[in-house]
Amino acid sequence: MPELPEVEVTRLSFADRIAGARILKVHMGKPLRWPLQCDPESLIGRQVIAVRRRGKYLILDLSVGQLLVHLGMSGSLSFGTKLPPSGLHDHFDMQTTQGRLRLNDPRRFGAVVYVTGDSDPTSAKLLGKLGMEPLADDFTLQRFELGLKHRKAPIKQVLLAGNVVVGVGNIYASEALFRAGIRPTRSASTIGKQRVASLYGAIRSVLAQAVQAGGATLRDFSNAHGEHGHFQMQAQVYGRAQEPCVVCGTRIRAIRQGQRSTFFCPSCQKA
DNA sequence: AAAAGCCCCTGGATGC
DNA sequence: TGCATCCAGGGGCTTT
Repeated sequence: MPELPEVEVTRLSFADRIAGARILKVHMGKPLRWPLQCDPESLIGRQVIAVRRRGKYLILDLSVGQLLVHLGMSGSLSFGTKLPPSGLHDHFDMQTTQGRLRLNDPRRFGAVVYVTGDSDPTSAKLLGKLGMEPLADDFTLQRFELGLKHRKAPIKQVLLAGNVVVGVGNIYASEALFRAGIRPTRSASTIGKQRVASLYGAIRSVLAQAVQAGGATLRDFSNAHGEHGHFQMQAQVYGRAQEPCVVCGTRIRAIRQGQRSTFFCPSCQKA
C-alpha cells in the first residue's frame, strides 16, 4: 500500500518521538517477508538514534547496527505509550523507554531486518539497486532523462520498477503520468524531452503534495499516530475507472500492466 | 542489461 | 448463508 509519501509521513510521525529511546523488549509475531536476521534479545539496551528513509524503506539507526523496515502492501506502524493490546496482525513489537513501536501487517509482505550497517550484504542487496530519490536535490532532469534513455518498456512500468527513481508506486505513477499528459503504455525511451520534463516535475509535485496531504488512505493506511491521509481525495485518475476526467470529461480507462492496474484519460494522455 | 512472469499472504467485495 | 473468484498501495527472484 504505502508508496513514498505514506512511508515519509509515517517517518515524520514518529522519528522525533523515538529518537534517543533505549530498546527494552522486542517481540516477533508471525514470520514476515524475511527473518529479522538477529536474535531479538540482542537488540535490548541499544538506542534508536534516528529514523531515515530510502525509497520505501525506513532505516532505524541504532547505537549499533540498523533496522530496515518495509511496509509491503498492507503494513503500517504505530508508535506510542498507550497502544492497544497486541492483535492478530501485529508481527513486530518493540518496547522502548519512549514508547512502543509496532508493525501491523495483515498480508505480511512487509519486513523488519537487522543489518550491521550500510555495507552489510543484506543492506546492499535490498538498498543497493535503488534508483534516485525523487525529492532530493540530486534528482535532476538531466539524470532522469539519462535514466529513461535505454528503457524501452512502458513508462508506467519503468517508474514502478524503482531502479531509475524510487518511491513511485501504483497510485502515484498513474497520477504523475496523467498530470504530465503521457500515455502509461508509451515506451520510456521514446518520450520527447519536453514531455520528460513535464513528467519530472509531475513526479516531484505529486509526491510532495501527497506528503502534505498526509499520504493516501485507500483502505487502511495510517501514520504512527493513527491518523489517516487524505490524498486519495486529490487522485485524478487512480481508482476512477469509468468516471469522467476532471479536465475533459472523457471516461477514465483502466488497463492491466504487469499484473497491476493502470488508470489514464485516453483524451488527455494521447501519447 | 533489461524485460516479463511468478510468487509471497490475508481480507474485502462481488457474483452465483 | 455459503462458496468461488478476483482484486489490493510491493518487490525480490527466476527465466527469457
